[in-house]
Amino acid sequence: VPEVAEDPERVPVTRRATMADVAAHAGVSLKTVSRVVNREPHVSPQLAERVRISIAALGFRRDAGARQLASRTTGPLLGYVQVDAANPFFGGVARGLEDVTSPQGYLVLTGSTDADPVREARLLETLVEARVAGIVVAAAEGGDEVLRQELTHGTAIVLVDRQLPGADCDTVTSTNRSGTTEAVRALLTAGHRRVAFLGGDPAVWTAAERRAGFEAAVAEAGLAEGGRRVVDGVGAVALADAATHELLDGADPPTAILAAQDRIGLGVLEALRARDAQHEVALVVFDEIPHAALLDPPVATIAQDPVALGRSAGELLVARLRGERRPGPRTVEIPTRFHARASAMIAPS
Amino acid sequence: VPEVAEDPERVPVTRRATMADVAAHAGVSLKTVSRVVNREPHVSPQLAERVRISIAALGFRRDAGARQLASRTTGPLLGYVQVDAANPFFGGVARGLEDVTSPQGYLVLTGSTDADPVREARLLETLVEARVAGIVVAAAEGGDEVLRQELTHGTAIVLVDRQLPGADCDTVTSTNRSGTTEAVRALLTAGHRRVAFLGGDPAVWTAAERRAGFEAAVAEAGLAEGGRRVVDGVGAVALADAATHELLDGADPPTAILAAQDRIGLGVLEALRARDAQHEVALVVFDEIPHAALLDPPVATIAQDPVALGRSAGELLVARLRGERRPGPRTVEIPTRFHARASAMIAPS
DNA sequence: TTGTAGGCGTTATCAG
DNA sequence: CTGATAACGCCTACAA
Repeated sequence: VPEVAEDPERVPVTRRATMADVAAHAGVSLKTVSRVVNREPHVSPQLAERVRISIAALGFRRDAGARQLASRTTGPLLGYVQVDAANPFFGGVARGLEDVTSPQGYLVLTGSTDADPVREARLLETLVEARVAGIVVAAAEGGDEVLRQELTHGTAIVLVDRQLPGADCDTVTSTNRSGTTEAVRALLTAGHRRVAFLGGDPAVWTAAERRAGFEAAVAEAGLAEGGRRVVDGVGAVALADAATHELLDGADPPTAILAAQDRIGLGVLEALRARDAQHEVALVVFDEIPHAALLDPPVATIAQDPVALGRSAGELLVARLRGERRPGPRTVEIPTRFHARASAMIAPS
Repeated sequence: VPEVAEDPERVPVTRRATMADVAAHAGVSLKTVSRVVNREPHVSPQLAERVRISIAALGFRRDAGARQLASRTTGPLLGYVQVDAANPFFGGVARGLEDVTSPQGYLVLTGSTDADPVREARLLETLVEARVAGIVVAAAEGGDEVLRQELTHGTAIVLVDRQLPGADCDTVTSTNRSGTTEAVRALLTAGHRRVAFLGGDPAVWTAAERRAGFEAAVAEAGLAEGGRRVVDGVGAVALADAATHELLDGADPPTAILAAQDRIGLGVLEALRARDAQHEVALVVFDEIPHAALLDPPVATIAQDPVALGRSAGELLVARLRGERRPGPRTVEIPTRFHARASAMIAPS
């Protein structure tokens, strides 16, 4: 049973001029105004001009809601559900989405969920009530059930950076797995024999993928069991900081660390600087760290391309809305770029 | 004469269940369904339950457009016009705005203008047509005329990080001027006697304010004319890079540089590193630079608080919508925080 | 080229 | 407690 949305503070709308007002002002029929507003042909220039003057004088603005109601078409609205607008990753996705869809006249309704499934559900509901043409979801956490329900009721949804197993739903992700594998391979090639993986919550799909990519690389290289350390669930700066100290204080400390998120990377960096061990451990971070090359020490990164993710999602969504889509869900992987800042990869002799 | 918006790709809407459908399914009248959906009292529990079951079975979602049309109140929509969703500053503002307004049930319609007045105008028009309750504008460039027009037609608008002289319109900005003055004072106190200001386009209000703040500080300190360098219009990394080289190659090179934007700061940083002069020039950057303390060299910053800006704008907007506002425009200044990373301020002896 | 009638899905008003 | 009916602003059809 679906929840019913909370009622927002409903404010009386300030009276705006309607087509009827414009028609009266210009001394024409309502339909003529409609024709002018919608640039339909078959209006004499004189009438059109009179109407335009009245429109300007009255500050008339067509009501999108009424228009949509009457025409039985979707409005120019798309939805975008994200975890946090202040996070540059999600902002980049938003940007890519707008890049692709705004030339087609779409506007994007955006909301942040803070990774809270309840807020996500509320957001989705409001979006559906607003009769958006389609929704892009870049929220990492639960709420699969709600998504599945909307899907079955015909809402066009594209997922970004998240999977929804078994659903008929287009998906765009980064190459979490292969990108990580590639970076770890580079570390091994550079001579590292003791490599640690610091990951986030393995229940999150992207975290699991990155870890799997790490495992694959160390397995294919036949790295000795003791050379392979995996620490999960340290997806916060303080946790990663502590975990790093523990690793380096222990026996056989790793010579290289792969941090599976930017915040983990920052935590590792802090620990290294605190120990003055910046140049004893190679650090690779998944996720773009701004100005990674200017940091001390420089950090190697596995950079995602959020704008490309957003663009791809937008293209998929628009294609689907146009009915251009072939049946069956499509999955697009946007490649990550591995930036091996040379000095960040050096293995101790 | 206002422009009429482009028509987007209008897609036929997929048929959704209506209240009438639910009423038929549940064997009650339309009005009873309406009562249940809107949590109105005076419905017997049995009927309410039957209706709820039908709602779930049919996947009914109330149509916000029709609702708004009939009720003559604004919907739960707010507009947010920004320059670029991928820019963490604007993302932060969006975040603050959502923080304040979403507990009240509002959703934020967001669009990026890329600092293009035409896109800004189109965006505003679409927002007004969507009958948003109010709009927050954080777009730095022109388009004042369009804003004034919407204002006169009764649209509630709050400006962020931008002024609209003479308009009855609430405004939220950072302390661009006093924040800069404070930082330059600190440089002077640290012993610097030759300080340069690298600024962006002085036609932009924030850029002019920051420059004025610089001028005020050097004037009050009675800094010798030769010790005060101002270079405007270098609001891009490459330009700032070149300007820095030029300053340092000239006679009496500055011992401290104030970069009025993050991109200018990055350009200066690049130049300093290229010359291996990281520790010969103190660098202060207006705008948050991520991990400024971890950079080589560490950079002092005059940090804005975009989330606070957004929050303040949201509060102002909601208050205005509720009619709680006292007459006359209100202007709020959010303080910047000066982070004098110690090692970044040292003056040469 | 112009205008008229009807209906879209919801809420408000007023009867039962 | 429950239910008809008339708006709301606009668009699609169909006349004139």
